[in-house]
Amino acid sequence: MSICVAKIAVSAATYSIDRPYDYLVPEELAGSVFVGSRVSVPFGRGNRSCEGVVLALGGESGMPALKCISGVLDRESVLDEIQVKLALFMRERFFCTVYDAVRAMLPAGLWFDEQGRQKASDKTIEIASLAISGDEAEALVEAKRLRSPQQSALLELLCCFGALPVRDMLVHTGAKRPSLAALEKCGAVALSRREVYRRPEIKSPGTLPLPVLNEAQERAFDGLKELAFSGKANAALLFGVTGSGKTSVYIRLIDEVLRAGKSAVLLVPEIALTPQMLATFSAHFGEEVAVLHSSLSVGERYDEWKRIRRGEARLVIGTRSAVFAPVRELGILIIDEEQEETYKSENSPRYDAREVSKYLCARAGALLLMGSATPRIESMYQARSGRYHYFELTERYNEKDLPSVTIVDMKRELRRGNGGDISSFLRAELQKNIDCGEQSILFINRRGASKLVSCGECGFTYRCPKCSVSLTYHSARRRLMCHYCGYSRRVDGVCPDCGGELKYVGSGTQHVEQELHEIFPETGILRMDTDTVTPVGSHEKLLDRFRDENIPIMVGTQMVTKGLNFENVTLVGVICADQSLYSGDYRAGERTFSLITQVVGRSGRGEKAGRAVIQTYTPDNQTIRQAAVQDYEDFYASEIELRALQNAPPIVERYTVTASGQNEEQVEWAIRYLFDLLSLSAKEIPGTAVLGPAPLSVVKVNDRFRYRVNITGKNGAAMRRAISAAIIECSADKRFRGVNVFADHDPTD
DNA sequence: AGCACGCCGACT
DNA sequence: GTCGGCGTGCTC
Repeated sequence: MSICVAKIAVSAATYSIDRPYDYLVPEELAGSVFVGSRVSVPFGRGNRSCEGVVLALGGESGMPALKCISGVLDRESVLDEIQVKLALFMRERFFCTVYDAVRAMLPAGLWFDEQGRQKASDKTIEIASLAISGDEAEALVEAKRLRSPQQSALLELLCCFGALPVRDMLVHTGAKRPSLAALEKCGAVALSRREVYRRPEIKSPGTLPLPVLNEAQERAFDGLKELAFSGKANAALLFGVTGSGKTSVYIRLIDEVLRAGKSAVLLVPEIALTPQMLATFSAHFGEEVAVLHSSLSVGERYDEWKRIRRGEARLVIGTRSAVFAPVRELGILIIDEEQEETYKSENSPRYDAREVSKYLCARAGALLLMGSATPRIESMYQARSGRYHYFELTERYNEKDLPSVTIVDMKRELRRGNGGDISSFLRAELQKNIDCGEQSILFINRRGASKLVSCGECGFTYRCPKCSVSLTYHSARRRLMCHYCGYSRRVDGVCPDCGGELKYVGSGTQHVEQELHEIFPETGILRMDTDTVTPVGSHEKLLDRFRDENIPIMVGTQMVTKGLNFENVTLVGVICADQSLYSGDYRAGERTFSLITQVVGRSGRGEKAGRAVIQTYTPDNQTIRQAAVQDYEDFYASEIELRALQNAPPIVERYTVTASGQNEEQVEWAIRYLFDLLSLSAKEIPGTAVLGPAPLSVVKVNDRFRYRVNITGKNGAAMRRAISAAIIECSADKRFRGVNVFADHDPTD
């Protein structure tokens, strides 16, 4: 047998030294090392043992002397060939190590603790089965009836079922363990263990027939189906106005793909907000559905991963990380609400599930389908330039009209002496709904809509000791909290500075709730914000209450905008539409348009027509006007012009390089150095600009100061090479010890 | 990052 | 002599 060389990505390598390392496969491991499986290898001068993943096998090595793989960690590979390539792609694209990418791809249960034990094990249950013939068993049931009734009962049960889980048998018969042991001892019963899956619960309304499509849906479905089965990789954008029935199209497409023996993945922004959707899919596809999201236990996640890998579940529904599900033969990957920012990871590896999806579909020859009522400008740009196929659903299902939208000028309201949050128009509309027993939802578009505590006399406010932000008060925990680092502390009785009285400045939602109580003292009001929904599951409970108790008004933040489908809601109000317009980054318009569209879409979902009221201090703002009449077309036209003017994506690509560290001066030096390095490289790449450096809007988090430069240009690959080189050079520089440097593709903040 | 190697000063 | 301080460079 010839000597075999393995190319391995090692866990101990940092970004600057991360490359495939060559190792010898020792003869005794020759049959048990596979591409995509994990091994342990010695690394570095001290031959520290670390984990590695095999990227390739066979071939030659240019190295004079190679070390040997010291052991295998998996019995079979845990990544398929496409995923191995994906890990390399992620290093290039997201500036992480290959092993960082691998870590993101595998479920936590597959990793090892300090003792080298795997964190989740295969769960098994004990099974008892009949070890003698049915006739013999029946005879034995009779023989034992008097002297050992428990044994007799157990045996009788097995006569009916052949084999059963031991636990169930004991519960059913009331028999105790020794009786079963006796049966085993006399050879009548055999005990064995069977693997079972820990599965998350899905509320399913039974089974459902395939949805019947209307003409527009049918057209989109036909076109998309053709793309899915063309044998080539394709990407498509499905623009579907709120309520146009995108989900029905998804279901029909998934059904086709599954029936062709392939797999499907459906990514959603957040599972907690889509229980209805989950129930629908489970009603259509039953056991084929696997669910992956962050609130599963380690064991559940691991078992869903196994079911997918074994081909037992072929439809994966999940959030961002579900894009790494080990599906066999991917046929279609759908990204629902593709504009949502949750598809981008905010910590390392800073991957974007949409980019990962694109790569996977291209490799697997699958169809990538992005669906949205308000697509990202980037996606529509790709569609317009012919790089994505394009389909649209422009009518609401059942030809229902969009809600009638009224824009209210809050400046005029102020001049007329109403300084509150509720305009007289909105007030009258709410009154109408209360009178006829219909429900209303009010949305507060306010950042930092949380409670602050400050001193009424000296103006003192509590600040986080580790971050440059104020602490916010959480009434559920009765403590002050920092959103960035999790620090919490109790509140003093009086101002710690001057002894003055402390004021609790209510959140935006509380304010509005208060005002509503004053206007409608008799009316039930439900408030939903981070302050009221801290415990897990309370979000759903509040929504159930809203529906079941027919509470007239619900007030809330972001979370009331997503996917709610209440038939009796006929009025929605946006308290102040302006807030999200001025966040300072180039996506503000897009976010506002999307937000207003989603809020408006919550109204009039049932039989009755819906209304929407948008309150604003800038009633002439173009984006607000476009959103009010749901004119995406017009919005896109003006926005793309603006992007060209600002030299912002999608006209150019944008990357950021961030330095962080405890010593602010040192971080400033490092970012300056990075700026110089990047500016120098940018000269070689036509059309590339380097901007900054500047502190992040929250400059200190967890005692680390953060500064950033922006790089924009058209040549993404060349820019990435320059960025990678700059990161490596800066982290090798002794002057910047303790400074962490990382790059990101077009981050949100 | 983490570890060995080496070159230098201080002390048994 | 030789112990240990940290600076330097490499990791298949």
